[in-house]
Amino acid sequence: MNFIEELQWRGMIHDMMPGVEKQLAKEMSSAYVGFDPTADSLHIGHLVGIMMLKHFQDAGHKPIVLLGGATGMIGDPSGKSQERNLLDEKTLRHNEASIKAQMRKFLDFDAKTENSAELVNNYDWMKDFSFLGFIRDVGKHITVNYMMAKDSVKKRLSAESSEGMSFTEFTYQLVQGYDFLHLYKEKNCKLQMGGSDQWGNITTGTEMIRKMEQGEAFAVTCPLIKKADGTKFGKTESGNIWLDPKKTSPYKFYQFWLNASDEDMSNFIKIFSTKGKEEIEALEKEHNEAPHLRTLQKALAEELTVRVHSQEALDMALKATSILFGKSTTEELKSIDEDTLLSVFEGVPQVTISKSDLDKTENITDFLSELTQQVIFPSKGEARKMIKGGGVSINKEKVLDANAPVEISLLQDKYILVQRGKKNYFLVTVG
RNA sequence: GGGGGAAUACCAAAGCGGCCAACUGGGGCGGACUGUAAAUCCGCUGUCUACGACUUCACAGGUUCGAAUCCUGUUUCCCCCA
Repeated sequence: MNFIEELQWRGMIHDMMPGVEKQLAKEMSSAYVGFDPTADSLHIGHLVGIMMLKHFQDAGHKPIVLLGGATGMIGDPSGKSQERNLLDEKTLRHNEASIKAQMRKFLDFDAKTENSAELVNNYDWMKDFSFLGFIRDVGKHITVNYMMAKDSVKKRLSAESSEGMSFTEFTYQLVQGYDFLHLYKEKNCKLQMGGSDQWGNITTGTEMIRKMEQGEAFAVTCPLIKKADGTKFGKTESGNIWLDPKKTSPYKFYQFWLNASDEDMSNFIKIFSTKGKEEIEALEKEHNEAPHLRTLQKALAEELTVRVHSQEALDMALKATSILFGKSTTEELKSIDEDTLLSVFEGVPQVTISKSDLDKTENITDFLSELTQQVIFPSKGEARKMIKGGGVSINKEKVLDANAPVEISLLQDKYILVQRGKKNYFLVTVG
C-alpha cells in the first residue's frame, strides 16, 4: 500500500492535486506540514497533521515539520482568527524546542537514512527579509486578482464579515506561499499537506513555484475532523487536550479518548492509530459485537497514551480510572501508594485539617462542612441533605447517617478521600 | 394622553383569607440502572445551629385573630383606544 492509498482508506484525504502519486512513486520526496508555535505544547488538534507526516515517513519519504514562527505572528484569515501577538524570539525558541520533543514521539528525526524527519522554522528565513525585498521578489509574481479569488479572502471581504481584513492578514497567503517556495528551493520539497482549510494557502505556494521556478509542486489536504454531535474536536469543558503532561495529565488524556462516542470512533481509530488495516478491521468487528466494552476507545486511548506519554503513564491512568470509575473498594484505595494517590487526585480540591480538630469533631456532618472550611459543603444543611440522598462517600464507603461519629481510617496515615456525588472528589489531608 | 391586564422560587406556571415554604413542568443536583453513554425510574431543589426555627410571592403601607390571596399608593411590564 503506498502513501496515498494508506491515507485514502484512513479517510485522511480531502483533496489532492493530480500527479502526487506519480511524484511519490518516482523518488523519495519531501513533504511538509505547518504548525503554529504559539504555545510550548501541541494539542490533539495538531495530531492529524502529525499523523500525515508519520505515514509519509513510514512510506519511505521525508517529513518536514514547519513551525510558523513568522506566519504565526500574522494570523491566518482562514480561521478568522484574531490578530496575533508577536512572540519574542526567546519564547519562540522555547516553544520550538518543546514542540520538537513532542514531535519525536511520532517522527524519527535521527534516522541515519535520508528520510530522517526535519524541523524548520520560517522565522529563520523570514526575519531578515526586508519589506522592499519581499514585495519586489515575491509580491511581483502573484496578482491581487489571484489573491482575492481565495475563499478565505472573499469571505472576509464580503458583507458577512463586519470586521474587515487588515493588509497584514491579506498578505498571509504570500508569506505562507513563500515558505513552500523556500523549502522547494532549499530542500527540494515538492509537497505540502494540511487541513482542507489550508488548500487556498497551499495553492498560492504551488503557484509561486510554478511562476518563479518553473517547477511543479503538489498539495494534499485532509478533511477537518468533525464529531458526530457537531461539537468541536479536541476541546473539553476544561479546554484543549494538550500533549504536555503538565497541561493535560496523562489520566485526562487517556480519558478523552476513552470517552469518545462510538460514531466518532470509527473515524478516529483510522486517523490517529498507526495500526494497520487488518488489525483495525478486526477491532471494529469486535467492537460491533460488544459495543458496551468499547474496544475501539480502549485500544486507541492506550496506544496514544503510551505513544505520547509512556507505558508507566498509561498504567497510572488505568489505575486512576479503576479507582474513579470502577467499583473499587476501600481496600483497593488503601493499596495504592502515596505518589499514585496524589497524582490521581491532582487538581482535585484539597483541604488540610489538623489531627486534633478532627478528633474533636462530633459527627460526620460537622466534618464535611465546618471542619473542612466549607470546601466540600457550604453548610451543614447541604451536607445533611446530600447524605440523606446517598450522595456522599468517604474513602469509597457510602455515608449512611449524618449524625454518625467521625471514625475514619486514614489513607497512608494522612489522607481522607471524600466524594460528593459520583464525580466530585475532595482530598482531605490530616496534618 | 385615555382604558384594561399582569407581577409568585433558576425558568415557565398554579395558588376558595387559615389545610402555603407555596400544585405542576423544565432545568439543576443526587440515587438506581447502564458502557464513565443515551433512555428510564426514584429522591432533593428558600435558609439554618434541623422532629424545630427563621425569612419569602415586585415595593411601601393598611384591613384582619390570621394575608401570596382583600384595600391604598409606588414601580415595572403587556395589551387596547387616541
